[in-house]
Amino acid sequence: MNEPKIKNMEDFASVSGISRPTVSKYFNDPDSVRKSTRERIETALKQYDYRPNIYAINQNRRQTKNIGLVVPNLTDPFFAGIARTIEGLIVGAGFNPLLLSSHGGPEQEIANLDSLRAIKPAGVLLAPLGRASKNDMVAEFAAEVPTVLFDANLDGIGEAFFGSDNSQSVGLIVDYLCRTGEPPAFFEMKTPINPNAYKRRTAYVEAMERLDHTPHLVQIEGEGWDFEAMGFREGTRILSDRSLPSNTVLCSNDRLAIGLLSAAYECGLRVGLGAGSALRIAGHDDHPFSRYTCPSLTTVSQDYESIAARSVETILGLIDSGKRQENREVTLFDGRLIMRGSA
Amino acid sequence: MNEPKIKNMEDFASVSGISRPTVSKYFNDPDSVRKSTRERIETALKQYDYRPNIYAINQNRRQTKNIGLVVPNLTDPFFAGIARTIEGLIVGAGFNPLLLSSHGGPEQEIANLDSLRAIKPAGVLLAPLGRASKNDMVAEFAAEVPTVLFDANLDGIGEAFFGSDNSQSVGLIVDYLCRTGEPPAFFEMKTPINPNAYKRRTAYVEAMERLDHTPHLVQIEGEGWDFEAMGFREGTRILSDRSLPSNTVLCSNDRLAIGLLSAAYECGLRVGLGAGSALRIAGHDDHPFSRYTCPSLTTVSQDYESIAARSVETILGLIDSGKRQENREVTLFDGRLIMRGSA
DNA sequence: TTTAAAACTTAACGCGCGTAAAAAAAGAAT
DNA sequence: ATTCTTTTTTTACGCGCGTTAAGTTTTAAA
Repeated sequence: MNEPKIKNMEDFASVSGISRPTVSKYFNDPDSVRKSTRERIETALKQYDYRPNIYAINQNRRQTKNIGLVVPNLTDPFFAGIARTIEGLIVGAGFNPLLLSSHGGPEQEIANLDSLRAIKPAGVLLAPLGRASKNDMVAEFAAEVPTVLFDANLDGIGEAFFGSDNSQSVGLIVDYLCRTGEPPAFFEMKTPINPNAYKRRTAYVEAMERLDHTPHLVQIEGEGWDFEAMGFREGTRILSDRSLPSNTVLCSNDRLAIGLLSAAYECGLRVGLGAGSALRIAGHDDHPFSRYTCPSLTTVSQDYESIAARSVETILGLIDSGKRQENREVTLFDGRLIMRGSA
Repeated sequence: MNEPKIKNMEDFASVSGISRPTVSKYFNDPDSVRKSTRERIETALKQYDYRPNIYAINQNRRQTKNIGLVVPNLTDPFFAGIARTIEGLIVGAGFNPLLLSSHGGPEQEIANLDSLRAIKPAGVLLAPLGRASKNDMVAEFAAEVPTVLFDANLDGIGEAFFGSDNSQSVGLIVDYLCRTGEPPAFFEMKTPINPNAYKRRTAYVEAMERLDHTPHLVQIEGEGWDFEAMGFREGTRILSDRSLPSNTVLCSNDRLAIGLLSAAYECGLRVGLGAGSALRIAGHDDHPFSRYTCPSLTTVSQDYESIAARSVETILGLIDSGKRQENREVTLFDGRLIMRGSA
């Protein structure tokens, strides 16, 4: 074929028989040109499969179509899952998601925000590390770029926050555990990374007191994101110590519970709510694997679909309006009790 | 302060007292300018924190500094882990990784390659879906952009492939299982997504025959990536059927094993290599969670650090030389036996 | 000190596209 | 057919930087 090589919009415009400014208009919004024009362009498009140079576009547009998506740790399937959901919503809205993981480290989180600055995103969805975040640097970023937080809240940073109502969800499972057996002790990290962990601790204490039970916090040592390892190590210690104040343990999150479950197994303790069981263990988050632990893990699921949907809606609204939120919105979604074998 | 606002390299060049072409040279390679010049630029850099517009850079450079990284499924912690390792190596080499997940679907895989085309990456690292991949479209992409495959091989596509030697790794664990108890049956999907699964099946049969045992394939129905669910569902069926040809089961991958382990637990079967156990279960991959199953899972770990390192090395070499590989390299790395409680 | 090499400055072009203004053409309404 | 409105064309500039060529200065070597 003697089809000319299409190197740029100029070339494409000439083979399509439409002027370049109109072609440009088409690519920015196909509906902004007359139907007959649109059809001629699309016919040419099939024949030559030209696509505009994204770098030239972004250099000249006031706003890019990029939306940054930063999660604390992609190796945690919980975040991988929510990231996937959010990505889908962003693509559906005609934007381009850029997924970055902070790998559990505040330096990486800042580095991620820095890379995002370089691509001049129209908006950013950020699930911050929490306590470990360098909050002032995050705040600085959020002042430059429209930013919506999800999963973990940082006071006053970003245009909005969407997350789970830990008070409700923890209250729910504490209530359930108390109704079905001994009141639970609370198994958690002494110095958690995540602000949600603190909220859950408080929620546990309040729920126990509301039910006239004495709260028992089992606080374990350990840093970082290797929750299963910490749950296992400290769980083994505590179980062999027989220092647990209750035969029921509510873990601050499922990953700690998975570690504890493993520890209990190795200690020869039968876990479950049945008669022959020595221990009940519950978690929080409905981690993708909690369905397949032995026994399967009773837990609370977060409404991450709503969190994802509202976060995306909000950032799209901000981008669309070009304004900043007049007052910061904080919306918390309820958790759902997932009753399984472990408690 | 009456510091002028720096909008572009021109402005920055003037405040730093260096000409723009030299500043440009500096940003492309700080070592390409004289030390005194470098210092003057870096001094100005601290004061004004200017950064070159990445879109303008990429529009004009012959090659971008982007390297695409496509994995089949980020919700699988195995791939999340290897992606993280690869990302680190890419950043370390001064390139910019772009992580995309195909979410288990061939359409998404093609869509990912299409998005990558738009950003004109210098090279791409691709862990293809395998059987489900639209191979001709992947091949077409690899012909346009230097591409290295890892994890799963597609014959003849890409400049090189790095993965595991399934024959070695499966041979290893079959040998171990035969030495320590009954020869294993092989638990797998009837029509696996991944080419590795076929290699493992063959490797199992060969290893069994080498040891003068009759191979038994237990092939389960099921589509998609929800391996745990399939392992659990079909495992439950098979265990209650008592149709297993051996008390030892080698699973094609850890995620199937996790499902099967869960099924065995719910059937009240004790899993392990000790006396009181009814069943031995082993896996393959050393999935991050296999350490915490109950009992912990005996498996084979893939040398994913070597796979990551060699893949990155190779793509960087290709980018650096600007050439294509004269003959396609295929390198397989050995697995390591991980003896745990389940077998 | 001379000399050559290395690094720099100046000037200018091009990359591919967004976008604006004025003129022309096409379509719709009378 | 005329008029008005909408859309397209023509022309032109600008975005921020890579890059080249020619001339100038600095540095290192002889």
